[in-house]
Formats: sequence, C-alpha cells, structure tokens
Amino acid sequence: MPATDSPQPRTMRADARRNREAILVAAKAAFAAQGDETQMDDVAARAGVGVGTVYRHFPTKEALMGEMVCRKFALIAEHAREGLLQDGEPFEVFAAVLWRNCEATAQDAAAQDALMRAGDAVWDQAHDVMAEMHGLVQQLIDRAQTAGTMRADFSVQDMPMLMCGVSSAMAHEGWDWRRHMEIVLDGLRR
Amino acid sequence: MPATDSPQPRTMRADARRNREAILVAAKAAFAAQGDETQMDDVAARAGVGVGTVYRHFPTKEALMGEMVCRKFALIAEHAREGLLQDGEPFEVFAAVLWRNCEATAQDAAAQDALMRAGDAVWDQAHDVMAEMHGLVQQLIDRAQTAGTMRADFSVQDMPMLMCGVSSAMAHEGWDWRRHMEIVLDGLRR
DNA sequence: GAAGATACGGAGTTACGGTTCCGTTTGTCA
DNA sequence: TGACAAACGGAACCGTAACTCCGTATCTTC
Repeated sequence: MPATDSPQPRTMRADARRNREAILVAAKAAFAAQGDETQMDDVAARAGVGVGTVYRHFPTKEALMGEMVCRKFALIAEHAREGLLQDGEPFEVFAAVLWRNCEATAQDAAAQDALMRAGDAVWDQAHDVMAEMHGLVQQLIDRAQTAGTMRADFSVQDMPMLMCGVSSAMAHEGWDWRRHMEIVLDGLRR
Repeated sequence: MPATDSPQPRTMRADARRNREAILVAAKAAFAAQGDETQMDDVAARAGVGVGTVYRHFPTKEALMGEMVCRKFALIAEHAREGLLQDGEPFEVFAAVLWRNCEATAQDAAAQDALMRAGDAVWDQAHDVMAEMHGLVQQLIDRAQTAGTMRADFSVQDMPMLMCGVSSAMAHEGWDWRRHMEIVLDGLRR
C-alpha cells in the first residue's frame, strides 16, 4: 500500500513514466558499480537522460536514494510474505527468508553499502514500507519463538542491526559474509 | 614496534611535539562528536591551532585518520596481550577481550564509524599494527579452539568483519549493540 | 494536425571543504 | 643574546559535485 510507486498524480506522460523507471534502474546499477562515489551525472548518463530529467523526477539525490531504499524494503516484505505461507520448522523458515534477502542484497552490495551510509533523510522516506515489513517479520519471529527454537530475547527491532552488520561485510573484498550470517544464525537458534 | 609514534626524525621541536599530540586528541574528540562531517578546520580549532599546522603534521586528511586507526589497533593489541596473560576458560578470556574492546570503542562510536567508512588508503597505514594484533588474537583463538569451546571454522580473518558489524551498530541511536555482541558470541561458542 | 502543456537536455552556477602559500612567530643552539 | 632553522596561522585557492535555468523537443487532446 505504501508509496513505492507513482507519488505524482496518476496521469504522467508516457515518456516521463518510462524515464522515471529507467532512472531507478540506472541508479541501482550505478550505485552497485561505484557505491558511494556515484554521482547524479553518472545516473543520468546510464539512464540515457540529462541531469535535468533526473532532477525533475527526484528533487534531490537523497530523494532518489530514498526511493531505492523503499524498493529494497518492498522486496524484503515480499520475501517475508512468501515465507509466512510456507510450513516447516519455523526457525528454518525464518532463516531461509534471511538467506534469500542476503543473497539478493549481495547482488548489488556496493549499492546497499551506499544506502546504509546515507543519512536519516534517506531512510525516513521508507518509514511506511519498513513498518509493513516489520509486521510481517514479527510474525515469522513469533512463530519460531513459540516453537522454542529461537532465542527468546530477540526482537524485530534487532533485525536491521543484524542485517546491516552482515551486509556491510559484503562490500569488503575478502570478507566472508556467509560465515558471518552462519554465526549470527547460530547465535539466534535455540 | 610499528609507526605508532614519531614518523619524523627523533628531534622535533618541543612545540611541534606538543601540537602533534594536541591534534590527535582533538581529532578523536571532533570525530567522536561529528563523525563523518568532521572537517580539518574543526580539528584545528579544537586543537587550538591553525589548519596549516595540522597539515604540517599530517599531509592529508587520510593521513590523520590513518594515524587514528593505528592508535586504535595498538590499543586492541594491548588488550589482547593482557588477555594472553590471564588464565581461565579460553573462550571466556577471548570474549572478555572482545567486550573490553567494544566498550572502549563505544566511547567514541561516531569516530569509529567515520574510520570504518574511510577508504583503503586510511587502513593501509595500519598494516603493521594490524598484523601484530592479528598474531596476538590468533593465539587467543587457538587456545579456545584447542579447548573445544569455540566453533572450529572461525578464523582471525573473520574478526574485523564481526567487529565492524558490531561497532556499526553503536553509531545508530536505538540499536542495542550489546545484544548484537551476545548473539555473535553465542554463535561462536561451542 | 495545431495548440498548449508537460517533459527534456546540458551548460552554467554555487557551495563546500581539502589543500596550499607565504609572511610571521617561536624554539634551539652556540 | 643573536642568528637561523623549524614551525605556525589563516586567508586564499581550486577541484568537485549537487543543483538550477531556460530554450527546445515531445506528448496529448480536441
């Protein structure tokens, strides 16, 4: 339900709609390739568009990154929703959802890294999607804790912390983020 | 043995020596207070010195930050060295050293965060101290693994990854890094 | 298919922050 | 204490990258 798409009035010119999408795709690729260093001109060039156009759609670099964060969370929420439909040992279902998110994140680790380094202004935009995701993950956690296979003092609040920890490892050459993930999961299991 | 102090020839004018130290102290405080945002002028002002003086001692911002990293690792190495002298269940000794490092880091979380975000150029300067520290921590790990109380596939190489994960949580308001630490330690314990 | 609205392009502007430069001050040594 | 080198201060410089502006192109609607 939240603002993942079309913040503008429903009627947007066809080329504008196309460009908006192209910019977001380009931004993802650009940040994945250059991380932090990525600049607005890069994004524009990749999208085959002028900077002016980028700014028409996203008034600020932060706004662009904010939209990227929203999409990220929307994907995570999607994974969580699918996880809730599966039956199986609840902790393992939870773990599988996490693995899936991490594998997806590892695709564009540098982009994720840049987003994590971004200021609050960027993350605030994702407030709504984030709340939705929290609700879904909460349910996954509840099931596992009820089954007694997850440490009882773990809460959804801790999720971003753990996930950021793991994904910050992805950007570093030579760091084995899967090992990190295994250790954390072992720490959560009961 | 490595270049934690006096890269210049042994004879340095008294005021220069004093200023160099003041600058490093100021830098730590400045980065602790403003993290990433910290600029050279801030450091100079806090040290009660002109920017030119800062640049006389550290040719570049990266060089200054590099020295900060060196000092950080020197401290960690120190803690590890003390840990090696203690007897007690080896895993718990290892854990205690980690806790001690983390508590120290939490004092100036924002500074640590800024250093972690810094480029390789900054970290390369710490190569030697880092190697020393690795050797010491390796011994702590060996003992615990020999005792069979630490997961066998854990290696010193994974340390920075885990520690960065934990300390990146410190900078965030409302994230409970101690919880993170407990989970990781539980994941390492056997 | 013409008019008007909407969107585009990209050169130019601007703010910011790291770094330099050089005239002045301070410590050291004989 | 005088002379010289070493160190200092901070205004000015300069590269960078986000953002603006406005003339031009493209859609949409009647």
